[in-house]
Amino acid sequence: MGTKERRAREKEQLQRQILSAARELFVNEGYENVSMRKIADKIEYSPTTIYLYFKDKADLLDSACQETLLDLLNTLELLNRDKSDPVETLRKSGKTYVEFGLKYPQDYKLTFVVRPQFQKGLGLEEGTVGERVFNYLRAMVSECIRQKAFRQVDVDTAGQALWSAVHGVTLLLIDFSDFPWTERDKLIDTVIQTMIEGLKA
Amino acid sequence: MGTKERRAREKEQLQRQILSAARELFVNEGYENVSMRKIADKIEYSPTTIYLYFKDKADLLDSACQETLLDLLNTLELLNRDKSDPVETLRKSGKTYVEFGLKYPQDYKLTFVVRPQFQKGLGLEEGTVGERVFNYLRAMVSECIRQKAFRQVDVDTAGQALWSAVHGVTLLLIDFSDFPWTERDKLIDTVIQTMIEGLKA
DNA sequence: TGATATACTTAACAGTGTTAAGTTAAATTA
DNA sequence: TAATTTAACTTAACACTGTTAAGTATATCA
Repeated sequence: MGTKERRAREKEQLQRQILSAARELFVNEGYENVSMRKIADKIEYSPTTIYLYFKDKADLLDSACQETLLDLLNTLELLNRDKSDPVETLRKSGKTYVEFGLKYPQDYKLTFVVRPQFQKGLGLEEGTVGERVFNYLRAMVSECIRQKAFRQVDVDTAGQALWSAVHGVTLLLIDFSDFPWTERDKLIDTVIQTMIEGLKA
Repeated sequence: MGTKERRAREKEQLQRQILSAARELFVNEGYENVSMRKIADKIEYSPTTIYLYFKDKADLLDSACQETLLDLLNTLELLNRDKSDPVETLRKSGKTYVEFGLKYPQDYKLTFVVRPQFQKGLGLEEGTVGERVFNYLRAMVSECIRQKAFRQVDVDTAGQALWSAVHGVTLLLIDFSDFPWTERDKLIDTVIQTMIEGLKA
């Protein structure tokens, strides 16, 4: 009787295998330069098999980005947050966010730049991983205001502004890697620290 | 004797015609969705003719981005700068920068996100338009520090941090256009104002 | 064992960027 | 003016792309 379950398990495994191959190729060669045939070659199946597991190439990208967002969320939640110093926690989170983006630059661009282009409604809606990441940020800003470390600004606006700043520095460092930036960590710290200073009471 | 010059003029005109058609298509349909054949159709020449005027599709993109950067530089230089209030000038410039990006979102992404992917060394080197745009920013920050409106921060770091912030908010608003942002102008102003506050003495 | 459903593949379509070779017309030279 | 060279442009083709319809085995079930 277990045969049915075995088959289901095997299907799931193949789906994971496809996704993992696709993600690796996307990351190493860029979404545009990866063809369905390349992915198929890697997993040693025919190209059309992929369509039995994923709707199309964009769906494959979408699933890969989901994974990236989960990774990012995990990384952020691993931080030991000091309840008594929410500003420091926020600073550390910002730093971790940027470092995540720089450690997996292709993943980051796939998730935050390439994907929105291919699928207008990105995963920031209710229940998505993207929403959870954003809520994480919101909660921290909220705590800073509650403890009166920040002045009485609108939580959403402040959160979005902070996100803008870290997103911006991450992308600039990724995209213009040969630009004569000042020392990388100094720039990142300055961006985060300046935003925090600007929000302080 | 003028025939030679006439021919040269005609060539130049066709080159401009190709570029203008390409840019319009890039902007309206996205770089990836524009084929050489589509451009050729628009100008009523065969696709291969384009290759007599541009090396390849990336070269076409590159030329289009050059134009965008020039536009941006012009827009910035049209601002009437109040020498006695460099901070206000900086604020206005930031706002203008973001608004330019939002007015021509495809151009902006083409120039600052897509292009670097296709041509690693973007036009920020000496003599390029990109460098001039960045110098513009540098000069303003420098003036703020000189007049002691900003504290004694490193000019380059501060400039790059400011650029990060405006770049970030521009891209987020472009890419996640259906995200429930707080009022658009409020967000933009907050990003710029917060950075400026954070840099103040 | 024979029917059915599942998993996968083959072949094809319409499109892509790009190049080599071919064509036509204009400019130059004799 | 006639022959030759040069310039501008096109045709045809190559090797790719994402995707689909139809076909083929193989394993499961009655």
